[in-house]
Amino acid sequence: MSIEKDLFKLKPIAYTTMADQVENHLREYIIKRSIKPGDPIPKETEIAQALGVSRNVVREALSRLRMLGMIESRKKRGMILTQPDVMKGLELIIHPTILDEHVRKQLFELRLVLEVGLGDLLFRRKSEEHLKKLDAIVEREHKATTQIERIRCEVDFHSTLYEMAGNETLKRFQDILMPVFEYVVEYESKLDHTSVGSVTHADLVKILYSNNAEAYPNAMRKHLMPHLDHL
Amino acid sequence: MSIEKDLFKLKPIAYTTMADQVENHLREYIIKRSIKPGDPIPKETEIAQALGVSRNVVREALSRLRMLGMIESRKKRGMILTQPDVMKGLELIIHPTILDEHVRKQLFELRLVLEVGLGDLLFRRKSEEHLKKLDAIVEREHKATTQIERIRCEVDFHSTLYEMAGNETLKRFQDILMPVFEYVVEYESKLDHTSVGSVTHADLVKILYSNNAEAYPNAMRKHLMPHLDHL
DNA sequence: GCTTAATATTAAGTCTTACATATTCACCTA
DNA sequence: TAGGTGAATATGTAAGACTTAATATTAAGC
Repeated sequence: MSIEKDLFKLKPIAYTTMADQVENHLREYIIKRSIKPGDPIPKETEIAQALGVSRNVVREALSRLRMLGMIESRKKRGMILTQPDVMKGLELIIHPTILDEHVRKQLFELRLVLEVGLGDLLFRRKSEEHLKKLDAIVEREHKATTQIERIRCEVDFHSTLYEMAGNETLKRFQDILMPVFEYVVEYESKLDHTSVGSVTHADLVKILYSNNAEAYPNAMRKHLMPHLDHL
Repeated sequence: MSIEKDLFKLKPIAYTTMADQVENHLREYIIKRSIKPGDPIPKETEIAQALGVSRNVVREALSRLRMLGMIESRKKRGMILTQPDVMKGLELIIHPTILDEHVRKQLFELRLVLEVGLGDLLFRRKSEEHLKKLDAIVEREHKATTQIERIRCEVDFHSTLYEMAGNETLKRFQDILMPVFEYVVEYESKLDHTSVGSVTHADLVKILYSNNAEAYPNAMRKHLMPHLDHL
C-alpha cells in the first residue's frame, strides 16, 4: 500500500503536457536545422498539423519562446528567430520578494566573487573617463551627510566598476541582481559599521590609476572583508 | 515619406498582446499580495473573468510562468506558487549554437572573472574530501596521453573548484555555461599550447592546502593568463 | 507604362464551446 | 469503521469562428 502511494508521488514529476513536448520539438528543430536569427519558422497551423496537436497547444509553446525573446511574430510575415538576450530569462525570474533568504545569500556571494575577480577586465579596459567618474563618486561620498546618500554612492561606485569592465553581459547580470543586493545592503547597514574594510573606495581608485593589476584582487578582498566575514 | 516609414518601424516594438498583459498582471498580483511558495493562485476561469479575457489567453500567460518554474498545477487542486530555480531561465535560453560569437566571448570572460574571485569561498569551505579529489585529477592529468583526456581533466578540475565553493547557485550557473565554454576551449586548444600558464593545477592545489588565501587570486590569474591575454 | 488606390489573401491574435482526464470529496454500502 | 463508488471540479486538449494587421494582387487613373 505504501509502495503504491510512493508510485503516485513519482507520477506527477514525469508528467509532461503536450505544450512541453511541442516546446522541446521546436527547440530541437531550431538547433538541428541550425536556424539563424532572422530566419523564418513554420506557421502555427503547419506546426500543429505536423505534430498532430491543436493550434492551441502550439501557441502555448510559441508563447514561451516568445517571452524568452527567442522568436518574434508579425501578423502576416509569420514568425522569425531572433538573437535572444541571454540574461532575459534570469530577469524574468528574479524578484527579491519571491526569492528565499538562502538563494539571496548565494547571489550575494556570487557578487562578491565577481567583484574580486573583476580586476583583469578593469585594467584592460579602464579609461580616463571612467576613472574620473569614480573620483567624482568618492568625492561625493566624502561630502555625504546622510546614510541614504552614502549607500547611493556605494551602489554607484560598484556599478561603475561593472561598467568599466566593458562586458555588456556581465553588466546586465549585475543590473538584474542589484535589487536583490539592495536588500542585503540594507540588512548589513544595520550591523556594526565601524568594522568597515580597511581598504576604502579611494584606495581602490588609486590602484586602478596605477598599472598594478596584481594589487587589485586582494585590495578588493580587504574592501569587502566585512561582507566576506559574514559568510 | 521616409518619416512615415520610420514610424512604421517603431510601431511593432510597443505592441503587446493580451497574454503579455495578463502575464504582467499575474506577476504584480503575486508580488503585491506577497504570495509565498505553496500558496494557491486563482483558477484559470476566475482569472479570465476578472481580467475580461478568454481562458485561452490566460493559459498562455500561465504556461510561461510554469515553464520558468514559478507555478505548478494539479488537475483539481488548482495551481500553486513554487520556489523557482533562479537559473532556470538562463538554462532555457543558453544554447551554444544559437548564441553569437560576441556573447559567447562575454560569457567566457565571465567565467574567468568568477574563477579568479572564487578564492574566499574555497578557503572557507574546502574539505579534505575535495582536496583529495583535486589531487586525483592532477594525478590523472599527469598520466594522460591523449589531448581528449587532458581536456577532460581540465574541465573536471575547474568543475570541482565550483563544487568546493559550496554555493549551489554558482555551481548551477557554471554547469549551464559549461557547454558554451567547451566551444571556446576547443577553439583555444588549437592555439599555441606551449604558452600555458606558469601556474599549474598542482600549484593551485598546493595553495588550497595551505591557508594562504592571499596567494590564490594572483595564482589563478597566472594560471588563466593565456586566456586573459586573448581578451 | 508607371504610379497609386482598392481589394483579396494570409497568418497571428482572440473568443467560444465542448470534451477528456485526473483528483478530491462525499456518500453509501458491507 | 473501512473501503469502494460516484459526483464535482479544475486543468489539459481540441476544433471552429472571427478579428486584425500586413502583404500581395488587381484595378484604376494619369
